[in-house]
Amino acid sequence: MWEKSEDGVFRTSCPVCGNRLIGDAEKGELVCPTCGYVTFAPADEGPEWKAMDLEEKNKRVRVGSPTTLALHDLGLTTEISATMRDSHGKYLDPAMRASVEKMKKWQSRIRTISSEERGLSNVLSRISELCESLNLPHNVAETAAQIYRTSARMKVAKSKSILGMTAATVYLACRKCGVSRTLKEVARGAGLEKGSVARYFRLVLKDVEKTYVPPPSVEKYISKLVNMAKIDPRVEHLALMLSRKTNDSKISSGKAPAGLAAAYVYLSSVMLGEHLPQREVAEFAEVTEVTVRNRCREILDNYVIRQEVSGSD
DNA sequence: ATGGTTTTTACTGCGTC
DNA sequence: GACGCGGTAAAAACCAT
Repeated sequence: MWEKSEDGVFRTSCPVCGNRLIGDAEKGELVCPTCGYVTFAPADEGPEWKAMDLEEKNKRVRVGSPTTLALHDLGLTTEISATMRDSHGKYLDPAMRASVEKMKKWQSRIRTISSEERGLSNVLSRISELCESLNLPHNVAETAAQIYRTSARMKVAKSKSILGMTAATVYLACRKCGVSRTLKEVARGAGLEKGSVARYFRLVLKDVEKTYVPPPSVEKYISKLVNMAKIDPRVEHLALMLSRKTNDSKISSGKAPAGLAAAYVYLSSVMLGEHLPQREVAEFAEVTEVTVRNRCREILDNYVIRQEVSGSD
């Protein structure tokens, strides 16, 4: 799945739109140039040190798998071996053996002993499941896990619906990571009503994440829309340009970004002779045709769009 | 709870293929 | 006639207060 070219750049395809992801192996970040999907390069890919020379290369060996916030114990455990030998391979004497047996028993009891821990591991696995079914990158799952941890620590999650909390944390994680998934999509993935997820989301936003996290920009929505609907990239280019030239509070304030994005895509498709039906654009943006029309009207009322005929564009 | 704003629902009329 | 498009009124949803 992962290819690494000589220049140290990872390449793979975007799970959202299928386009090539490009990124920097050292930063460990992969970005989709079209829809803005961000993920991380696999952390297990070799030693984490960059060897300066051969000697150093031999010295630096990485041990263990990477820690992850998505497991309740961060993926860090120590097993007491069942072989009953010491570190030199010799068998243990009976007294030692008995005490090791005791320790093993206690270790297994302690591992997920408290109800909080058990609840945490339950929710974290649900978060992972939800992220998986929504095709979200790992960093979103990690962020969601992080959010849930702090909310659990602050007792915000106390006596709340587990499903509602997972959906809310995943949605917040999407926004923090700049991955454009709507509340609707996350709610649908969790099999919940949009309204109830919104309630939990506000709760988490108020009590856990104190600073306001802006929703994805109109441009993100445009890219997503274009990729989902498999529209000509030229349309995307023009739509992005239009949105940048006309990003005015007059037409954008208070409006659903998805509707605005749909309008830009629709206008661009008309201008380029593609002429996608409003119906289709609206459907992919999950808004109504009426909304698309209203946004279009507002854009056209406030701006004069003239087509410039030039060789490059 | 409430009021202002935005979105949706539902319906109509127009032009074109 | 079916389809895409533009518009409107009223209901519903949303959001800040």
